[in-house]
Amino acid sequence: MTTATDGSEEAELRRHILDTARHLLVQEGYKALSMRTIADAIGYSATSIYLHFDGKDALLHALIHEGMMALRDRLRDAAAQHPESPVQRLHALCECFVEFGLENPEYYEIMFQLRPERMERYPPEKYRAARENLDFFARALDEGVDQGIFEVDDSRVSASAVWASLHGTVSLLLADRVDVHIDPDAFIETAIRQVLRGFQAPAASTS
Amino acid sequence: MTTATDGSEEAELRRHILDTARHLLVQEGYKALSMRTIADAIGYSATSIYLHFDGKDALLHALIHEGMMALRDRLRDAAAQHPESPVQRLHALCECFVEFGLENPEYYEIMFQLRPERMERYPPEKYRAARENLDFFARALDEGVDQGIFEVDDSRVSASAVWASLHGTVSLLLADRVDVHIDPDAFIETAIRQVLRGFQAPAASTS
Amino acid sequence: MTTATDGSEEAELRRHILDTARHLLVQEGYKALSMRTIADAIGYSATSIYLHFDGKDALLHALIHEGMMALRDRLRDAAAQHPESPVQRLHALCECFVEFGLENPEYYEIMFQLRPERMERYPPEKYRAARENLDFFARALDEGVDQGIFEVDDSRVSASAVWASLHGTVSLLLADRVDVHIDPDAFIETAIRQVLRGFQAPAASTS
Amino acid sequence: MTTATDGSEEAELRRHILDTARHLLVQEGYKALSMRTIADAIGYSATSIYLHFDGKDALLHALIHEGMMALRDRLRDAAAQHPESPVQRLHALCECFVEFGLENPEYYEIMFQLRPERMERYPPEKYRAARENLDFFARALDEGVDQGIFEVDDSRVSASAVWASLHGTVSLLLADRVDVHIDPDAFIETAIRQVLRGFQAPAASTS
DNA sequence: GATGAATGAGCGTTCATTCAT
DNA sequence: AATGAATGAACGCTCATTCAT
Repeated sequence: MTTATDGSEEAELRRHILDTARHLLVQEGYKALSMRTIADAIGYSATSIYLHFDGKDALLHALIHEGMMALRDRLRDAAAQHPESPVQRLHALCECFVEFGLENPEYYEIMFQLRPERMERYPPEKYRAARENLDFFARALDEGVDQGIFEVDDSRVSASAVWASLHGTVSLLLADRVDVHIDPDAFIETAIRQVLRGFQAPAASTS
Repeated sequence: MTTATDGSEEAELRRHILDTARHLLVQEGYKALSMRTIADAIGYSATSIYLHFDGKDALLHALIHEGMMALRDRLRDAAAQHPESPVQRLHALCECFVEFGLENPEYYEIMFQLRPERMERYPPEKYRAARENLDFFARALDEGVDQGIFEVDDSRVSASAVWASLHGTVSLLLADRVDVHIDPDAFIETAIRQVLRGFQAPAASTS
Repeated sequence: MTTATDGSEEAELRRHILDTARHLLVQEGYKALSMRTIADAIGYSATSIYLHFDGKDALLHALIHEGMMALRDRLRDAAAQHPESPVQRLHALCECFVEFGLENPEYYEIMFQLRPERMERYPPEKYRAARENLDFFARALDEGVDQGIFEVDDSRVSASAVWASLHGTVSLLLADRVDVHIDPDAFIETAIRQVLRGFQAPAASTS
Repeated sequence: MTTATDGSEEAELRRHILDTARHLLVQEGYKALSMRTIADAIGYSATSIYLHFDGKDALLHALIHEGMMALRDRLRDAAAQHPESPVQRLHALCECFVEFGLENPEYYEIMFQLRPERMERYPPEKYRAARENLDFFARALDEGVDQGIFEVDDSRVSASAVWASLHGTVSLLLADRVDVHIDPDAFIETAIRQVLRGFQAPAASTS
């Protein structure tokens, strides 16, 4: 209940709303996330939410932003643990991303799966956090290239491709779309391994 | 059991409904796909749909199933064009999947992105089509391994990983989550290339 | 209850809705006229109203249109009773208008007092009925001019001025804005008399 | 009783509220006049307004009262400029009234068009101002009768009729209910001219 | 004197679904 | 086989008002 570390009374309910919304989102699905359900869940009237957020969009934006920041913090930590080896760092970043997605499915859906039509007015400046997250991957690739370990055309494009692979991995797992006969951990490990191998500069030249 | 092949009049309207629903879905989007919309479009009353489908969910399931079959057909064609070279075949399969996703975004959404809670009663037997689709990739990998071109532990797990990469690629593109500065085609090409390179046996040369 | 003379079942509820809406309008005021209140009053669900009207605006438009037609019919009758004398006809038209307004305050408010901002999409073709109503007055004036009884510059402008006087008279009475010490009938009679005297060609020229 | 003339701080904010409310009313329209809007505009909390007014109704009553006083002042000025000629004075009064209405449309709405049920508790003593406004017209008529220029039965009834004509004129113009083909100025001029001609004693010459 | 927090009632509208016919 | 009539539940949101502080 008292998850908020910020002691100000005003911010407390705001936190409560955000936390509840996030939980409802993953437990009941996006369609079930209405101002009323949130209000009911926190035991306040629907009107009260409007004291803290301009509307449903603003609430979702706040959620997305929180998620982006949380992810950024974790990626930064992961990157910091392998300052020397781009390979190890990239590996850690991949694992970190997947872990984050699986541990925070509630964030994940609105962060990466919500169709833009439903969220048209997301303030572009907040996308900066998203871009920053991509940069962790791009930098690792760049350094790998510098050290002759990776072979990459455009590091930002390749970083996006890495991101796509990881996103697909998380996405399928969350949506329960992976064949039941496949062990999730093996699936994740394989996905990450292949991502890494996709960049390795071949020892032997191919042409 | 006799889902669609018998020529009875009953099946005819069922087809009509499905075709119309698919059209609406693709052209107007998932949100616009309501029973009333479909009914209006086919010129029948909304009630009539219930004579042929248990409800909206069942209709969606049927649509998903159709989509899976359509995708399967396309993948089969793509695979058939490269019976000898597993590498080229895998490449074609990847391109085929991405194309399918981008050409049928709304279709794609209900096939792979709809949260499971919205389709609780999706009959598991229908997942067979989905599994079959995965098999195209797995077989290509298996043959590549046989020919010493690919290096893979478990072909079904790896096929799932390939699928995850492709799904992530399509997903991010459809959700407009790829950085605007990145060219979509370069992004797709890079993603597919990395997938392929992820399997290459170190010593193998492709030409 | 069974005010409708049209026997079709479908039209019956439509009539019921219109009648109820009209009554609620005058008894509870425009602000109190919501889809829900109407629905409650007729004992149906709010949704049912949408089976007969596209929305609240369409409902109001129908009400306005009905009122315009009813007024037109009455004006036509009044005019027909004095085909020869423009003066008597004009007098009858004035009395008819005021009577209509006082007898149908429910129609009157939405017909003449609703601010356009609240009803932006009123189909212009329906204003034709309103214009036709004005024409009864304009024709009487024209004929009076022909017969040398009236002195008028532009008959349509003058007809509008007549209409304004009558509208003001009805309006103040309905809004209870006439001094309590003033007898309503005397007020009406005086208003109409002055309107008529305003057109009389002076027996002696004034310049 | 001590409504607005004492200089206490309490009265100052009351003034501020009224002025702001009037501004908002005139500029944004009646619908946009909410307690929150007013509060935001004055930089106080919405709650504060309740320290100075019993509620929104009371605030509206005060606004109406102010409007009546403002109109009275303008009518008084107009009357004062023609102390000798009742005809010219009546003419000036008419023009003044119409001008006031057209210049302050939203003001006009709450003063003369708000349905009584919305202002049940409007204190009757405040209607005095409204009655005073009528007296300007009645006095002009009385003097005209004394001078043999006007022919009038009951000057207060006739004044009410004049008022009705003017009110109708303003009303139709504000509600945009005058045929688009009719020039507003010609319409106003004609309306006023007819009002005046309605009183002229048959033999009287005006120049 | 002033406020922030909170609320209940209400708005127009959409939707999937049911049922008697 | 097909339908028109009807509905309950829900949606995001706004408003005037209250009350403890």
